[in-house]
Amino acid sequence: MRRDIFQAIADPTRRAIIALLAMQAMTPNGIAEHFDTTRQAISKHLRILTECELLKQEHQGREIFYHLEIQKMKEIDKWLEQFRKLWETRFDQLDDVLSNLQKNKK
Amino acid sequence: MRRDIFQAIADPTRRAIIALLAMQAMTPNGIAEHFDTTRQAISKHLRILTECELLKQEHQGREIFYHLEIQKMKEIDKWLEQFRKLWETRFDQLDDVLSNLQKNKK
DNA sequence: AATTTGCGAAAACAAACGGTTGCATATATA
DNA sequence: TATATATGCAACCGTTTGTTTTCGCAAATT
Repeated sequence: MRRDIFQAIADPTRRAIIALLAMQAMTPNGIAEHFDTTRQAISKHLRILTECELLKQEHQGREIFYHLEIQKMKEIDKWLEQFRKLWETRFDQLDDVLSNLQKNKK
Repeated sequence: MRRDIFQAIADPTRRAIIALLAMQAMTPNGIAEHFDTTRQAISKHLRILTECELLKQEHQGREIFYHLEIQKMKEIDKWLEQFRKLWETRFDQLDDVLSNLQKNKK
C-alpha cells in the first residue's frame, strides 16, 4: 500500500481536513460535521493522514482530538524547492524581456 | 474524471518525470529509457500531466518533445502558503524557547 | 513503394481507492 | 447496572488507477 504525503494530499477531502485542523484540533465527529459524508468515511481519511504522520491523536476520555503535524507539510515544500529556483529564474528572464521592451520604447 | 495537479504529483513515476523534464525537454522514448516500464505506460502519464497543463508538447517531425510548464508548479506552492506562516510561527516559538533556555543558563 | 521508427489510443485486467453498512469496544451518564 | 456516546475496524461495492498488449497512423529511411 502506497502511503506517502503526496498521495495523502491528492484527495480534496483530505486537503480540506488538513486545512480545518490547521486552525484547531478536532474530533472525528466534529470534523465529519463539515462534510457531506459519513463519519466512517472521514475516519478512513484520518487513518491515512495519521499513517503518513500528518496527523497525531490526542486521547481525551472517549474523545480523540486530531491535530496537524505542521512540520510534516514541509516535506512538500522541500520537494518543491528544486523547482522554485527554476520558476524564479524564468521570472527573472521575463523581467529582462519586459525591461528590454521598455528600453526599445524609448 | 478528476484531473488536478495534486492528483498528478501523487504518483512517484510522474514526480520523477517532472524532475526529469525540469532539466530538459524530452521525447516519450527518451523519458521511458529512464524507467522500468513500457513506453505506453509513460505515455499515459504524459497524457495525464499534459491534461492538467503541467507539460506542453512541441512537435518536431515525428518526435514530440515534452517540456515542463514550471509556472504550473506554483499552484502547489500557493496551496502551501496558508501553512507556511503556521510552521514558521512554530519555529519562532521554538526560537523563543531556545533563547530563554540560553538566558536561564547565565 | 516498402519498411522502420516514434507516437497515441483502445481494450483488458489486477490492484487500489473512496464510500457505505454493520459491528465491536471503551468511556461517560442515568 | 443499563444506556447513550465516541470511536475504530472489517466486509463489501462500484469506480478509478497503473500497467501491458495490441493496434493504427504519420514521419523518416531504405
